[in-house]
This record gives sequence, structure tokens and C-alpha cells, in this order.
Amino acid sequence: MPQPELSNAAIAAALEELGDLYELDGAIVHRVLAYRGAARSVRDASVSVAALAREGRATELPGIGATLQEKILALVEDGQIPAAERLRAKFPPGLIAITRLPGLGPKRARLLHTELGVDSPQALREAAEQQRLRTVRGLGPKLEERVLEALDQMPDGAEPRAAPRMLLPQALELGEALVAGLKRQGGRGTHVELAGSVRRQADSVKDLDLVATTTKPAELARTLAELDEIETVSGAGTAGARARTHSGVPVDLRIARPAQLGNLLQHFTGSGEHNAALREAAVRRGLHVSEYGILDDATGETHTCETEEEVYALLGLAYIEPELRENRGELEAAASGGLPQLITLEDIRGDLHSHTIASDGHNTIGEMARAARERGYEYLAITDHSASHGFGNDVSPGELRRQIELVHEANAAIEGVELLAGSEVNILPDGSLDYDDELLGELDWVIASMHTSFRMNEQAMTERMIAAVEHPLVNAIGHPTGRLIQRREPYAIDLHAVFAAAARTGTMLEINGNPDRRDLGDVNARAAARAGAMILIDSDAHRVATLENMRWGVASARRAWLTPQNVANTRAWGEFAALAKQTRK
DNA sequence: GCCGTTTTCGGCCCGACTGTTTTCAGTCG
Repeated sequence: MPQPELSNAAIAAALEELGDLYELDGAIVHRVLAYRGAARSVRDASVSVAALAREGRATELPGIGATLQEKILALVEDGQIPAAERLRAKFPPGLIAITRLPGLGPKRARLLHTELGVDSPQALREAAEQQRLRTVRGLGPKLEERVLEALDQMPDGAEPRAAPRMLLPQALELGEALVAGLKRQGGRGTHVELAGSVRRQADSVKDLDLVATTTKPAELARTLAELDEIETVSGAGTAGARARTHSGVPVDLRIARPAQLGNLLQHFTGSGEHNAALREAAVRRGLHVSEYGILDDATGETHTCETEEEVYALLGLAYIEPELRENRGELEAAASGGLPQLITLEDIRGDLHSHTIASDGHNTIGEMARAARERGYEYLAITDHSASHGFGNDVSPGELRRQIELVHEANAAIEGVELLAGSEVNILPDGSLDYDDELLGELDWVIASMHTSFRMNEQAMTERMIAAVEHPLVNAIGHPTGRLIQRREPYAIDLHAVFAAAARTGTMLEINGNPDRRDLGDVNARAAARAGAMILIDSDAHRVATLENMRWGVASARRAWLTPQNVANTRAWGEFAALAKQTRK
């Protein structure tokens, strides 16, 4: 039995740690950034980096050269990177925890270690309480205060906690309320919009960035404090203000002249990695990009841009949609005319995953059907949970036969939308399904998902999933990794083997639009489509209102560079029906 | 440590803020 290969996530974590250690060791910032960039590249890679490194091909990934290829190989083969061993002996793990505290970075952590012998958050607390930090040159009483405050926020012995992140729908709702409030207060001539990770439609969001133009900037900044959602405002001036909502979300409002709106919006939409790469490429052309404009070395002039299109055009790039701005190849594509024509919500013609009162949904077949028709869909699959779902109502084989009749009757009764009698069947631990083939054969549509036994090892999980992919009566795999954003990691599975099997059999892979799931996520959905698998975007609606979750699925598809061609349910009904039938041999 | 329509060596994004300074380093986004 071969040892399971080290996951990309594990390799990325090791590179992150090594970067942290080198940073403490006083390495130049570019070297540290190289490690962080490499870690991200590994995490986002769509193939097993361990396998790549064994073949000596890890250098094919961006940001990985000969040195890192060697270090990854050592990690994969020996379980260790010698340099990391050596540095760990030099710097106690508590020191890395200290660099995570606000106001403290590697330089100060190292200073505290050498000057005061501080080697853990606990030791730091003692030193701060005894007012010993101020004895170090460059540090003072303000820092002592700040450090103690941060340590108080953190339970003893725990790692500094990452700031809580909101899911996209909550962030968007809050952000839109702030935009509306500011527009109301600002009146005519005031323009406000959301930037940042909300605009990029990321899975989760840690703060809100607002960009505005107005004739009265100081007034608009002050007015932020008057909004119901806002608890505190600091530093309100003509350039903007920083604030915090009652729910604890940091808000950054920036105000620009209309002539600079494009520059500011581009800067604050990010991501940081996109902007850094954009600026590095610009420097090579003698251009310096900031939120205020683009400085041309040749003329010494700074160009300002009203729109983002102008910003990208001045840099010789096609307009890049916000969802693509993650430094995942979009700059190269924009330079060479290779950007995809991204799918939109309007391209979606049907929804293939929905629940009714037959299992754990809240509306009837008829209600769901009419709601789908109102959304302009041509088809809707009713896919209640199967017999062994285990939570909520299960649907016994007898009940499913009755449900099939009901769906077909409803289909005959309703004009303008095609109803499919389907099921979301469980993939059991041995890879079999929990209805027999005869019953599955009576269905129009089968989506297979995992809802139990998530802790199997990677090989067993992969075989389990592929058994379902290869089942001749399975049309699609639902939420293929089982992740819950911010709450549950994906189960261990070799997605590349799954993607290949899906491409080979024509089994569709879902992007589930439930905002807690968005599964497949952006990186994996892109890899799946590249592997030749057909993607399906579903709402997984459990009531009429959550048919709306389709939009979060489309958001993930856009972040995955998907075009309408990549997605099965952009097809008109006749074409879709033919496509679905190909999987039912 | 990576990387190349100026370079295989010498560069490597930009600006704001904070606190400690006496002109700036460190941190942050």
C-alpha cells in the first residue's frame, strides 16, 4: 500500500512556514515574497505538485525555480526540508505567532527575541506588563499598550486568530446598504460603488471597500458616521474615512476626483497580487501605476483615468473583469487577447438541482416549477434526497415512484418549462448508490453526492467518487469536494482523477450555488473544465427564494474563467436533453 | 528566490499610517 502523496495544501503550508522563518532570519523581502508566491502557486495548482516534483517538473509552475523544485522534492521524499529544520532550531515556533499580532512583524519579533529573550506570546505579555518593551530602541509605551490589547483578544496558548470573514451574500448586502446610505446622504452628484473582494465576488470577505466621487468630499466622509450600520469612524477627511460597522466589519471609504475614479477603482478592487503583478509589468514599460494615476517615465507626466478601461488600455491590456483579478494568468491573457468571454447569469437556461417538501425542501413541485418559469428557465430538475440521506426526510423507493408520477403530472400541467423527475442520490462508502438501477432508470435525471463518511482516506474516497462518476445512470456529481466555506475543509480526494473520469464518461460536475458551498470552487472548476469535464451550475434550492443561489454559482464560474460553452445548463432545452442523455447509456 | 520584447545579473509595486523619531523604520493593505 503506497503512502498517500503529500497534498498541495501541505506543501504550500511548508513553503509558507519556510518563508516566515527566512523572514525572521533577516532574509531580503524579495526572497520571502518568492516563498509566499510559490506557496500560493502550489495551493492553486491544478495537478499534484508532489507528483510534479518527483518528475522534476515543479518549475513549470509560476514562481517555482530550481531551488524550490529541490526543496519540494526533499519534502516529498524525506518528509523534511533541511533549511527549515535548521531555522526551526534557531527560532522558536512562538516567535512566528508573535509576528501575526497587529503592529508586530518579523523585524520587531526578532528584536524582541534577541534583546529581551521573548520567544512566545506568553513571554511577550510578561515583558509588556513589566514595561520592558520600551527599553528596546525603536519601541515605546504605545506598542506595549497595543500588544497587551491584542493579547487580551486571544485565549491563552492559542494562535492569533485570523479575523472573521463574511460570506459573499452577507458582505454584499451590508455593502449595498452602505452604498445606498451614502448616495442618499450625498445627494445629486455623488457616485458610490463597491470595490475590493466583494466586487471580485470572492467566496468570503474580510472588509468592505467603497469608492466615491462627490462635489463635497469632506461632507460625504463625515456622513459615513451617520449611517445606521456604522459604529465608529476614524480619520474622516477629504480623501475618505475608515469605519467599523456594529457587526465589527472594517469599512474603507475612499473619495476621488471623477477624473481619477478609474485609477482608484482599479486600485481598490485588487487583488493585491493582481495589482503587484500589474505594476511590475508596467515598470518594465517605464510606467508607474498607483491609485492616483499612471506616471510615464518618458514624459514625466501622470495620466489620470476616469474609467478602469482606460487604466488597462494605457498599460496595453484588454479590460479584465474583476472576478479574474487574482494574478492567475489574466495579465498575460489580457496582453495577448486571450481573455475568456465570461458566462453571465442571463446565460443560464435551467436549474438541475432543487428540493421540495418530498425531502427537506419547503415548497411543492408546482411552486418550484412556477418560480423557475418566472426566472425565465426552460427546465428544472426536482432532485429530492434519496433513501439514506439521514437527516431531514428520506424518500423511500415507493415514495420516489410516487414523486416521479407527481413530477410528470406537474410537467404535463405546466406550460413553458420542462420538469425533470430526478433525485439527489447518496454515494455510499463503497461507491454504490442508495437506489437500485431499476428505479434509477425510471428517473429523468440523477445527481449523485456524498453526504456521509467524509473521513475516508484519499485513495478510498477517490475510488468511491469515480465509481459514481462511471455509473451509467448518473448524470452529474453534486458539490464534488464537500467543503463548507469557512467551516469545513474538502474531503481528501484526487480531484484530477475525478476530472479525468468525468471528462471520459461525460458526467457533469456541479458548481453548487449555495453560498456556503460554492463547490466546485473557482480554482477547481477551472481545472475541471480544462480537463475537459462539462460543468453544471445549480442553485441546490430548498425553497423558491433560494433558486436565487444560482448567482453565487455563476460568480464562482466567472472566477473559474468559464464561458457559456463550458457550462451545460446554458444550452437550450433540446440541446441540454441530448447532452444529458449521453451519460445514460 | 525568481526571472527576462532593455538584463542569465541585477533588478524585483506603491502609498498611507504609526510611533518613534530628530529624518525614518516597520507594518499594513
